[in-house]
Amino acid sequence: MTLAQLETSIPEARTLAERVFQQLQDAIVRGELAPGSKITEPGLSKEYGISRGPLREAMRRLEAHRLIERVPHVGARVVKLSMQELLELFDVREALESMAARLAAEHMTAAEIAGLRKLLAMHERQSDLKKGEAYFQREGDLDFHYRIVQGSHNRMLVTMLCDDLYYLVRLYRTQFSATGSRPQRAFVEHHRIVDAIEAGDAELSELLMRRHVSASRANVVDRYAATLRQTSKST
Amino acid sequence: MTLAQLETSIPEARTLAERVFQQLQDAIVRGELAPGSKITEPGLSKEYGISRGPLREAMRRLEAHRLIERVPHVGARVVKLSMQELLELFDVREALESMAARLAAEHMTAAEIAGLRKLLAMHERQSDLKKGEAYFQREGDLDFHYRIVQGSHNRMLVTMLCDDLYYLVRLYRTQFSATGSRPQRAFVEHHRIVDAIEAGDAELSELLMRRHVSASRANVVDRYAATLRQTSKST
DNA sequence: GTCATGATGATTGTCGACAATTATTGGGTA
DNA sequence: TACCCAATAATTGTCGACAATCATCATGAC
Repeated sequence: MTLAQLETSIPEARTLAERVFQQLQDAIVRGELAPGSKITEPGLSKEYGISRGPLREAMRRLEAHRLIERVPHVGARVVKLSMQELLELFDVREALESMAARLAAEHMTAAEIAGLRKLLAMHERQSDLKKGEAYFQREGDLDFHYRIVQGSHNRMLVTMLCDDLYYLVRLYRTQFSATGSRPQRAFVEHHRIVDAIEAGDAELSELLMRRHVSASRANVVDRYAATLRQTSKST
Repeated sequence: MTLAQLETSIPEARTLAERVFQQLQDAIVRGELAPGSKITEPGLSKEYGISRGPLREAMRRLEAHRLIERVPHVGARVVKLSMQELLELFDVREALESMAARLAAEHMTAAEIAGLRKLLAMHERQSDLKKGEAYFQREGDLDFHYRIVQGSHNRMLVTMLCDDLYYLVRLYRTQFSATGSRPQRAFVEHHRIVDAIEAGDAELSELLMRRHVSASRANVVDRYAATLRQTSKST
């Protein structure tokens, strides 16, 4: 089951507020609602054809997921991630995902591990077919992490990472138009992590995942520094 | 500044929804609203003298903080922590707080460290005065952890731990009527952690905090096992 | 020319009422 | 007696309107 299937298979769209919440979440993550842009209740209310009641509840949920920022009596804006906040996000991911990998090594079932292997194989086929095609690799990368977290069998961890943080991760990718690089090395690291999980080596799984996220963070820092050098040259 | 002062110094009670949210949060954490009990909108609406609109938004926030559980078209209940969920909470805390300790060792200011030392001294004085007095020790313990997290200077981490998880921790303490034991050892561990932070030793700080949370978890498991043995004997 | 001040417009916060869905209760049947 | 089904009651979801608050802009004083 892919990431998209996982999401659509949870159709908590039993109410208007839920539906518009998902629509808004999607619109923000895809960048259709510009980061930092102001969201007005009458505007969205008219656009989505619903009353302000359910809309406000949807916005409360978006606020809880850190996708919008609200100020009482003033209004709401789409979050605009700064580089500092992005690095903070990486620190949190490093802590939570390394714990997830450790727990996955202890609790993941044989079937789950087999599915993970199949996923990696699929990613590599895709990678061979279209080199440099970023989208599938990025979603695939998130898919991989998604499954490790689910493999932890820790519902609180799953909620925090899959329901909250991963939307922020995808949002960052659109806001910084990150061209998910270093794919080959990431693939190797993914394999090593699955190896450790399959061996039931909790400590190694944790260490490798920690390094994996940390390397990804370092990669982002490097690219950002390069961007800064370039812009300072051109001015 | 103590924990209580920290909380009251953030009077985000600019709106009715905010106010009733804080009141409900407090009522749940204190155990005034029985865990697992059903919350009905008309009931609370009448009790707090407000309309259902703001009340629903407050409930949305409570849901986001995992203090109540909602089912569409059915209703909401106060969360009832199971032992499994409590252990899951400890795993998450171990991951996040060890990361917080590491970052605190890197970013905490001299003034913050001095304040931490003063806090520890105060706790020990209180501990000498009234042995076994659980309340202050428990709130004091949370105070300590609170400051370490703030010392990380990672706003995302601060929000996750202080705004979300710590309310769950306090809720667990009321629901399980945990008599915060092992105070002496905890005090020693607190001192060792501050030592490591003051020395700027990030790795050691992380390791000690990890052990500290892990020991606390083990303590809970032991007490729970003891309770199980006792109940199985009496039946 | 700049800053303070008050009126205007728009947006957010709050409320009560109606519609949709679910839980409950009572009666009827096997 | 146990079970199923329909009618009723209660609760949740949604809506439109009014009040409170804030941003904007024009006016006037220094």
